[in-house]
Amino acid sequence: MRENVGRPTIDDVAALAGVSRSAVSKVMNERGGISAKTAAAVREAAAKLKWVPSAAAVALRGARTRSVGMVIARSTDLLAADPYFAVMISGAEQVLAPLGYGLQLHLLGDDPEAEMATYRKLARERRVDGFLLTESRIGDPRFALLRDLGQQAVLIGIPWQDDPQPHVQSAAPLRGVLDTARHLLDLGHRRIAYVSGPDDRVHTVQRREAFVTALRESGVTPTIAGARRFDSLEARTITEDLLRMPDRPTAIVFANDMMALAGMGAAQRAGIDVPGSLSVVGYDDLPIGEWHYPALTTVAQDLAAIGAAAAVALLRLLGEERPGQQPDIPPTRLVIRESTGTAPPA
Amino acid sequence: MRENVGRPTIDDVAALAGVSRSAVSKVMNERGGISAKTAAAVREAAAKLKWVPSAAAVALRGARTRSVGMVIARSTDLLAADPYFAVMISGAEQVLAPLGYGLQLHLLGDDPEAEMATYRKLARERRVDGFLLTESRIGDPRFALLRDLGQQAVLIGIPWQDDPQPHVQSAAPLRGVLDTARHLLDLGHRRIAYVSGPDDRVHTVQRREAFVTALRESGVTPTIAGARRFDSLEARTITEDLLRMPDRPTAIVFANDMMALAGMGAAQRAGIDVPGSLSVVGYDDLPIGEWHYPALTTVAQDLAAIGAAAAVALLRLLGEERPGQQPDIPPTRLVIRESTGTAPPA
DNA sequence: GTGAAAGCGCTAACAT
DNA sequence: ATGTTAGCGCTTTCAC
Repeated sequence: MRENVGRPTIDDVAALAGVSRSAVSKVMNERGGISAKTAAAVREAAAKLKWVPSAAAVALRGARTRSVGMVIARSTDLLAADPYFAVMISGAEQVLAPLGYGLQLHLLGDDPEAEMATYRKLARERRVDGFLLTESRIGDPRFALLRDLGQQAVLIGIPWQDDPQPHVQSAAPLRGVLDTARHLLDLGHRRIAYVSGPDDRVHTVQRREAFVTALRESGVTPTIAGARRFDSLEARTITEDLLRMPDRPTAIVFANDMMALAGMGAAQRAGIDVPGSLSVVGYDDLPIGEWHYPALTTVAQDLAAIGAAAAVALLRLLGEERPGQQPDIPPTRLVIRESTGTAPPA
Repeated sequence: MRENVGRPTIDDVAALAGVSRSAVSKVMNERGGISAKTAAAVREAAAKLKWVPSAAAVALRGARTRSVGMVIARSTDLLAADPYFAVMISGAEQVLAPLGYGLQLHLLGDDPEAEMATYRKLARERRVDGFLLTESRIGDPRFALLRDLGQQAVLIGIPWQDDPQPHVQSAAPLRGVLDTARHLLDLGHRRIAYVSGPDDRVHTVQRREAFVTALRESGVTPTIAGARRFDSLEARTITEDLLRMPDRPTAIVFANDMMALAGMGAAQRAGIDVPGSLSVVGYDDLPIGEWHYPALTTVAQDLAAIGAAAAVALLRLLGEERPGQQPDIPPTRLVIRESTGTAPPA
């Protein structure tokens, strides 16, 4: 019962305005049926008292917490490596905050059990109205769980196997990789390697397949190397292996920028010139890529727009009337910088 | 009134266990005074129904939301550049989650007004029990605001002007920069530049002063360049300017890794060899620094430990009895890698 | 157009 | 040791 000092309740406002509780409630929730004069008095009283409805009381009464949950299960080092989420979240925030919604964030280690338990707990405690889901997985268990829990959720990405899970994604999710293939081909590369991320991610598989297909149409078969994690150490090891091959690739495409940068570092350390002897492409367009020397050619996706779009979609599901326009998410696009160049003469 | 289907209340549990509401409450909150037999029955009933107390009801009743707030006011591009916060948050989460606490995160743009408004709103709505504060600022307005609002808060960093604001910090916050000065001196560097962050941060000023003092003791006066923001573009521009000086520095120390990497890129692009002709030092020890070529010499601080310590301290303030030991935060430490080397002959 | 009254699910003081 | 009861602050019928 700490600090209840000074905190006004709806009754204080009603008293000050000389009206009843329900009048205050109606005014503040814009439910009409109140004379302009009374409404003005109420608003003035509320402002004077700096009264804001208690979230707990509202939630208890109406089963709406105005809070959405997001649980991210990634090891700390992967989190440290990649500013991916922060941008997405800040995009979502732009939509949530104006409507009075908050974001309950849980950053777990890479522990599927704990992850599921967290969803369950948040739902059972009724701490949130719905969830934002990221990193669509093959055989994703979250959709079923959340349906079970009666929770609304919007996935950022492509649901596995056409699951009806509501989701948002870029207007042209594969354009970036397709353009990458084209770009490399145009530069004369024929021995191309693709270092893909963990195979349990839907986008990993889709991008790799799109890339392979695109090359195959030009009669080129890329070397595929799969990392078990989105991991810089693995990127380095794989790159070293690739560069030791007899017919080593003249271009390597990585699943994300961090891996690309690690791979590029490995190549440079081995005395291989980028892009002179080896071209490197990333994915995500992290700011660091632009400042690196040589600057990284990569695929950009508008993470803030994706986060915002997901928030809007979720708010719609939650019955919010003014979540704003469902924003367009720009296509992914290849950003050509310095790390790709003409294939070295055979 | 959505989805109330299936959600059991405390009364359902009481009924199933054949006891009263209060008995259930006492058992679940371990408040004693209940026979072992009854307690067992209650627990079983709760488990069977998968009952978890409604957060809203608990909050309304007891004024404890079991939720802590964190508001971060940074522009999106700075967020994108720097995985700093994610690690700190995941450290805090390790402490919060086991005690049933959640984290309400707000990622705002760099807008002081909006930032203050967010604190106010969160406090007035009673959405959180307290706050975690980051990035201690000169003349920090948050301490007063939160005291005004009757909110508990723990600052991560050093409060401005010995404000009594509760805070946590590394065991030896300046050891890293001191060791950096020593390291550079040992390598024979005498023309040293220090690219500092925005001057409104307490740590920026402290680190710079510690660095300058340490060098001065050896009769060396560093060139100071101040960036207005923690910004890669500025880092690059400043580096270019520095390298154009008649007696250009042989070593540059940056306020953080992202700036250091950007600066190193600028130097390399200008054809300057690192570390042959220029040594570079960062701060933070982001993973990328390790994979970069040359790998970045930098100061490491254990962000996860800092986040965890802050969470423990806050939980203490909130009267939690078992927030765990107040963890030690390891000293900051210099990690010497490839980007620093012997000063080139004069 | 406005007010009175009934809870939402829980905890804690008070009875028994 | 256990049960009864009175709210926490709000929204929402339902009377007036």
